[in-house]
Amino acid sequence: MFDRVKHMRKPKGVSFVVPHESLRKLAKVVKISLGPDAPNAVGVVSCPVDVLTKGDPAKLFRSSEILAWKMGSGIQEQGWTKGPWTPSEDKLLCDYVNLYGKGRWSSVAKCTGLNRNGKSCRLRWVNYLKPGLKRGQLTPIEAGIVIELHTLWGNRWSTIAKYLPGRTDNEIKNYLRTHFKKKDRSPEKKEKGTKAIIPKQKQPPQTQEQLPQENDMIKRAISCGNRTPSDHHEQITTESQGGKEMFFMHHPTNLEDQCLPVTCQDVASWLDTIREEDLCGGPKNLDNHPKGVMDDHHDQATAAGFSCGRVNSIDYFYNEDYIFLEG
DNA sequence: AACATTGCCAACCGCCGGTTT
DNA sequence: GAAACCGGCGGTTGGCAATGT
Repeated sequence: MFDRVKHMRKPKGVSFVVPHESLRKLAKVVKISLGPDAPNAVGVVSCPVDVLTKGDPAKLFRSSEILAWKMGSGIQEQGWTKGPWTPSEDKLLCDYVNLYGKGRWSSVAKCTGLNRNGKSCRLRWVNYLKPGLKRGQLTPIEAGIVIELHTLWGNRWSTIAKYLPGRTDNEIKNYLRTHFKKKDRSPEKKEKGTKAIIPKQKQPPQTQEQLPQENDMIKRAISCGNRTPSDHHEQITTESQGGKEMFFMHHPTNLEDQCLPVTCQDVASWLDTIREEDLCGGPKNLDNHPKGVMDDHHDQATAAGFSCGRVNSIDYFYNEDYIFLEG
C-alpha cells in the first residue's frame, strides 16, 4: 500500500489516506457517492493546509474532497473524467455547441453523454475549441500589447485577452508567467536582489466609465507593439522608474510566502482535536486491528520511507506528502 | 549518452458574483 | 430572503518536449 501511494499524484494540501471502511463513513458525512469500486478503493481525504492549521476537523469534513481512487488508476474523481481531452470528446462538445450554442455547460454531460463536468467543458471550449482561436506563440506585437496592458491593469487576464482577438486569458497568463520567469533570471535583476514574479495586485473595482478614459493609453500600448521587443523592454524599464515599479518588483505574496509550513507538531496537535468517532468510527474500529497487523504496517511504512507516530491511540505514518491513519 | 533544467501549455482548483429556485 | 446552481476569473499544477550540462 505504501509503495503504491508514493506514486500517486500529489493532491493539494495534506492528505489522509484512510481504509475504505472509514471512507464509507466519511462519505456519508460529506454526502458523496463512492461508486461500485469502493470496496477495493483507498480513500484519500485531502484538505488545504490552512484548514489543517486552524485545527477545525469539522470544517475539514465539510469542505474536503474525497478522492475515491481506484487502486493504481487515479484518473476518475467523483465520477467525472479528468485529464487531457480526446478527439472524440472534443467532437461531442463541438456538436453540442453547434446544436445548442454556448452556455448551459452543465447540460453537456446529460445531452451528449460526455463524462465531463460543466466547468471542464466550458474551459475546453473557450481555450481550445472556439472558432477563431490563434495557435502558437504570441507575435512581438501581441507580446508588446500584453505587457503594456498588464502594466495598466495587472493580472486581469480576461480583460487583456479582449484586446487580443483569438487569444485566450489562459494563453496570456501563461505567456506572462514565462515572461516574468525570464526576467527573474536576468543578471541585472539578480544584482538588485528582486524577484520578478507576477505581482498579485488587488485591483480596485473598475467601472465601465473608467475604461474609456484609458483608451488613449491603450492606443499608446498598441502602437508600442510596433517596436521591436528590445525597444519595448527599454520602454517598460523607463516607465518603471516613473512610478510603475510594481511591474518588476518582488511582491510579498509570492508562492513561497504563501506556503504554510506544516510541521509534525502541527499535525499531531490537529490529530489531538479529532474525535475518533468522527474519523474512524470510534475506538472499537481500532481494536479490530490485531497488533500483528499494526506491526506489519509499521514495517512496511518504515521500509517505504515513512515515519511513524501515535496520537490518541491512532497510529499514523507520514512523509512530507501523506499521512496515513490506521483505523 | 544520460541526466538536469527550462519553457510551454493544457487543465484543474478555489473563489466569487450573478441568477434561479 | 436563503440556498443552490452556474459561469467566469485568476492562481496553480503537472506533463512533456526542447535545451543545456
